[in-house]
Amino acid sequence: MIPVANSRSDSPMPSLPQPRRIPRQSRSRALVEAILEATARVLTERGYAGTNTNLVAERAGVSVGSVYQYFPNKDALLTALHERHAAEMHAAMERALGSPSAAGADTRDLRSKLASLVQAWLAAHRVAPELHRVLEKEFPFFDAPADQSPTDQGIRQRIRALLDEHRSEVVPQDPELATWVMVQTMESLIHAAVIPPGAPCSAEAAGQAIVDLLAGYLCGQARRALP
Amino acid sequence: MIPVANSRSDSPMPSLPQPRRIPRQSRSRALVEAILEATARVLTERGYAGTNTNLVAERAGVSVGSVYQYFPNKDALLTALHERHAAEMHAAMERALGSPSAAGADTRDLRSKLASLVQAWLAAHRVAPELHRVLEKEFPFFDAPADQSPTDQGIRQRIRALLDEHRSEVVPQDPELATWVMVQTMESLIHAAVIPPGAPCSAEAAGQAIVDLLAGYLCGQARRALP
Amino acid sequence: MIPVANSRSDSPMPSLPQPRRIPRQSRSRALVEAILEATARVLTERGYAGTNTNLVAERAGVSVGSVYQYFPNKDALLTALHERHAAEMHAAMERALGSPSAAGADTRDLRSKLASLVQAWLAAHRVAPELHRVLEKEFPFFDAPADQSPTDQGIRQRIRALLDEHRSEVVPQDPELATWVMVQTMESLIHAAVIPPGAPCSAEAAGQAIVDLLAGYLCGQARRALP
Amino acid sequence: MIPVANSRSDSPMPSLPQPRRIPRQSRSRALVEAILEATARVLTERGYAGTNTNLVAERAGVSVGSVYQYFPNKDALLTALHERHAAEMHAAMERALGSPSAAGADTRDLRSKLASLVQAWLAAHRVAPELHRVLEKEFPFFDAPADQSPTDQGIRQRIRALLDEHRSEVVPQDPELATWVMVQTMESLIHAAVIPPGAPCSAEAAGQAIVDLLAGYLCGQARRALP
DNA sequence: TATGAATGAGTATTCATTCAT
DNA sequence: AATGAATGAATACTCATTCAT
Repeated sequence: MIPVANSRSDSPMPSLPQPRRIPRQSRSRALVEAILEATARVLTERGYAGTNTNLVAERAGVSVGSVYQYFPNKDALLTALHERHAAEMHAAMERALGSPSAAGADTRDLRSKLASLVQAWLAAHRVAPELHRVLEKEFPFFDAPADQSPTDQGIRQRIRALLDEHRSEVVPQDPELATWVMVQTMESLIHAAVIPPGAPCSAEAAGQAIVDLLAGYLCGQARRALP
Repeated sequence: MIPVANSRSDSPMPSLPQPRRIPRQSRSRALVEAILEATARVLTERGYAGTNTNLVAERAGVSVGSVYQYFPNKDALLTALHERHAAEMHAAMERALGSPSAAGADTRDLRSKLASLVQAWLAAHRVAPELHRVLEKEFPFFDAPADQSPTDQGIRQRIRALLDEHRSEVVPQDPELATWVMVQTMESLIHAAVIPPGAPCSAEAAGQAIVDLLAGYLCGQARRALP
Repeated sequence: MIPVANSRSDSPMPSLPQPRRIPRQSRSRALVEAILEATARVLTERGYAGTNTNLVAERAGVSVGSVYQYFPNKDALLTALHERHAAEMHAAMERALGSPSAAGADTRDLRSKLASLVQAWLAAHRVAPELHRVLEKEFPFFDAPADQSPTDQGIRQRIRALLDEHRSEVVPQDPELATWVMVQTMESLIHAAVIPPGAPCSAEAAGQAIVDLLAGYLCGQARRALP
Repeated sequence: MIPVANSRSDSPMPSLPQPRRIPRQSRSRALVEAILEATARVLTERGYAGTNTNLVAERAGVSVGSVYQYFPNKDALLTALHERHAAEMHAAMERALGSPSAAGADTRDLRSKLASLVQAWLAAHRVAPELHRVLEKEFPFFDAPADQSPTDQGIRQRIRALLDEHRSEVVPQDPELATWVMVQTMESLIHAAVIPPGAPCSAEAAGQAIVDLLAGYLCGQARRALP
């Protein structure tokens, strides 16, 4: 699914400046980028049903053939877009929480970290809410929706790690279950908050509510005392 | 959207055999029923993309023309199915909570009612989880997704009424926001719990977690003391 | 093609008031009339492609079945409309020229009669030009377009008779050919004059030109001296 | 409407073999040609109602998709056919009358030129009278029938120019009106003469009659003295 | 590699016509 | 006679995908 730019990698001379490959590679990259960008635009403008590969190619300034050089089929475009979105979320999470390995580096309590994460994700979604709407709501399931993408898995694991770090603060016994609740809740409520018609309040208030909801469940601390 | 079988209904004498009208009416009804049933089956088996009106007609044992006699277009089939689902949920809610007007009739606390509701909805969804998956996840948005169907609105209002009834127990200040959080959370978590791969635990445990999550948020009571 | 109202005609008692039949017959007639009226309206509003029997029935306030009771198929509706139009033209012609049998009754010269005829037909066409446009321009040919309807034949014959009456004034030798020229010319130019965008002048001026054209051909008299 | 084969045409060196482009261009051209040819055949055989794009494609030995690559919709096929016909008539007219700019080149009188034109058009129509019948009689009007195609306009203008050239011979005062009469008359009578059942005489005689008709109107000269 | 012309299976929808009531 | 629900063949048009150049 994930396009592997047909690069004949592993050249015999790794130390040299790689005279040909870099240009080629970057050209491929630019192509893939242009195609995905066009896909996002078309998807945003016309929805899933209105999106077709020929149009995407045209918008990307490329021929259809080139699209198929990098993506095996239409759905791969969407998958890649989804993947890219997941990667952005992953990056935003890393920025908000720090890496799990750097233990002790972040001494805030769970609730504070939750707040950071919700904040970061809300911000990331506000960039192109319409695109996310299509991605999340109109994206037909595929044959194997069961196991999500590696990146989605990564997000799940990072959250699981977060809960583990704060084991002492977490009330629910089953960490798997708690992780599931947290992932599902964040995903759906953040989307619901950002996608029109959205929450009946400001994004900040909605974010606050999401934090309250999760903190209440995880820490048995329903609502932080107002400062 | 909802097909109104051209029936001259509601005769004043329910005890008599109603020679002509009932057959016709029931025939229309049966047709609509068969069509929706077939739609559900096809949708379940082949997903949104694989569903087409000709196949639905064939599966329903009617002609395409008949499908179009009762439904203006393909999406109307899905809308009707969605509506029917919403109606079932509404009914399940009424059964679980009683009517809001019968004040004082139900003296249980908010958390108990939440538990009943979650229980009822989980049960209702376990009947045809695959269908619900398609309905919720693959259903493309329409032109006016902003305000949901009247039935969806009814559900929202009933929940709002529930929170109002228990005003004294509810911690969050903004009732609109609280309603929004509750509706979104229930919808997404119940679906996530039922649709494969589902929650990493039994449906009961998942239900319990959902109740904990909401009760914690609403009542500031994270977790009921174990009995 | 022409609907023969299923009347069991020739009752044994022609002198009696015919208790049942008259109502029935007039009812049939009214029905046929309503259907044709509806056809004309629909045809005018939506053109040939947009006209369908179900819509015609609805507009006529009748069931489709009834339409098929009186007209064997869709094209029969158009044929009947065409026939009706031809009959109107025939009548207008009779009024303008008088009956051919009443020889000597009309002592005007050929040109004067031509002028009357053109005048009468132009007037008749100005009533519903849009309908005529559809009837003449959008009306697909049928299997047997070769020989026109009896009424069309009648018109041809009356014109032939007119030329015969004025044999002495008519220059062209071949009366068949002269008739053909006259019929074709009148038909096409009158339609062209009336149907938008029509002639680049008033209908009167166009009528005058048509008379000039025909009189010039038939009588060798290109243009009447201005009075 | 007219398909513009996406060709980068007109290389600067017409004498060279033009290795790549010509093949492509000519392939497109051949395709368009084949499609139009097939359309004409189908139209002739089955009439407008019986003509459908799939059949046209099949007859042309191409896929439906290719038809839609070059023609936006079904009606465009007919429009193109009509346009082609108009172009042929235009060319025939040029051949018969010479270019209007080459003043003095053609010293014949108006009647002679009329005769040439009628002759040329009759000949051009005798090639595929059935096709012309469909094209002229069954061709449904479109949204903008008001102003005809540029080619049709060209024909109108050339005739207007002809009348202007012979201003001194022309009797009718209003040149616009005279042009209108001439165009309408030629069009309808030539078609009527050629399309079965046609005129009640030879095409030559019919042509003669058309010339008489028009010359009588335009020149006040009803009939040329027999030689 | 890139191109984009060509393919053709697939699909929503229409509508003339029938026939049981 | 009248009804109008049911039929289903027919059809315009789309678009993912391929492959010769």
